[in-house]
This record gives sequence, structure tokens and C-alpha cells, in this order.
Amino acid sequence: MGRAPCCDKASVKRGPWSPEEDELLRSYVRSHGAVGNWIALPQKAGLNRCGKSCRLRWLNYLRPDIKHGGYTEQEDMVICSLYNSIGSRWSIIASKLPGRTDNDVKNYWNTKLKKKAGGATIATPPPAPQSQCASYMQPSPASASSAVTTASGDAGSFGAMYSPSHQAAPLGHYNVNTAAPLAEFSAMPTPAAANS
DNA sequence: AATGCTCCCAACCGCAACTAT
DNA sequence: CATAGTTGCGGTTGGGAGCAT
Repeated sequence: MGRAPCCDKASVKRGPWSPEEDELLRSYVRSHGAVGNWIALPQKAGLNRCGKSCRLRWLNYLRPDIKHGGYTEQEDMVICSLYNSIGSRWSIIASKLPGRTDNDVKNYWNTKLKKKAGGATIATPPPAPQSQCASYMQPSPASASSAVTTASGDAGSFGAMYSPSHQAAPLGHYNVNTAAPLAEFSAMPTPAAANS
């Protein structure tokens, strides 16, 4: 099956969003609630944008619960740990961090944590990045069990959920409802504590 | 003060998966 | 069941801001 073009690129605006466009999109979503059809949204909202672009803008920037920057050590730890377990499944990782988006997490990893992790490079995809970040990723059996088993029920261990054999298989659309909340990681030692 | 370099973030692109008909 | 349309995802890039020389 061929890929349907998402929009006529020649006739829609691209590039940075203006405050007016943001407001149009924001007010449309506010007044209509959940967007059922992003392709049709630009027309209805009076935006000369690709529906895909509108969706991205809303999800990554305009959503009211979005947090920008100010990553905590705990969030670092979650990202590193999950990256180690499941790789670059940014949407899954972001789902564990309330207020964070996959794009945001991805950017944060690429610009900050990858360096922390010891300069993971494309040339040598690291099974387990080194240094500070690595300490989040491969918790000792004792700390790991105390950390993940404190989670109630189904979403206990990412290591188990996303073992290499699982990684090999496509995850498809991951059901975030089965994912453990961030609070699961609150039981994990802080990097400061781990380092001391 | 001017120029060049590096870093960071927002946005785009293309593909795969999912859903409706 | 097959096809078309839509959504979601991950990789990549362009441009601005800040820093160093």
C-alpha cells in the first residue's frame, strides 16, 4: 500500500510557528476537546499548516501540561535506565515522565545525556553506556530489585519487559497503560546517593 | 568589537502501524 | 481480505543563542 501524502507541501506554511498560529491551534483544541482528525484540523481551525505539523506543535509545545527544561536527576535516571532497557523508544520513555514529550526527551538525550553516558556514538552503539549515566542503567541486583519491585504489579521490571529478545520484536503501539508511573523510580537511589 | 564555533531546540521528513471502508 | 487514509514514531536538520578566540 502506498503512503498517502499528509498534505500538499507546496500550499501549506512551514517553519516556525507564529504566536497567532499557536493561539488559533490552542483555542481550537480548547473548544473542541480531543482532536479526532488532525488532517482536517488546519482547515477547521483556519490554519495554513499541515495537519501533521499541527499535531506535532500541539503535542510538543502547546499542550498545557508540557514542561520544558529543568530535568531533574531523577528524570535523568529514568531516561538512562529506560534507554538501557528498551533503546530509543522515546515515546515510551516520555510516557514515564509526566509533562515530557518524546521529542523533548530525545533532544535531551542527544544533547546532554548521551555525553553523560560516555559519548555513545553511532559507530559503536552501546549496549550499556558508561560513566555516570551507566550507573543508572545497570543497577546492582540489590538496588534493582528494591527499586523495581516496589512498583505495584504489572509494570515491575523494564529489564524483564524489554529483554533483548523483546527488543528484537517490534513493540508496535505500546500500551502506556501498562507502563509503570514515574513514582516507581522514586524508590531508586539518587545519583548523588549512588555516587557517594 | 568582530568573527567563528558549538550547542540546543523546534520542526520536518519518511516510514511503519493502525483503523476504517 | 484488500486498500486507502490517518496517526504515531524515530531520525535528522536548520537556525538562533551563547561562548570562545
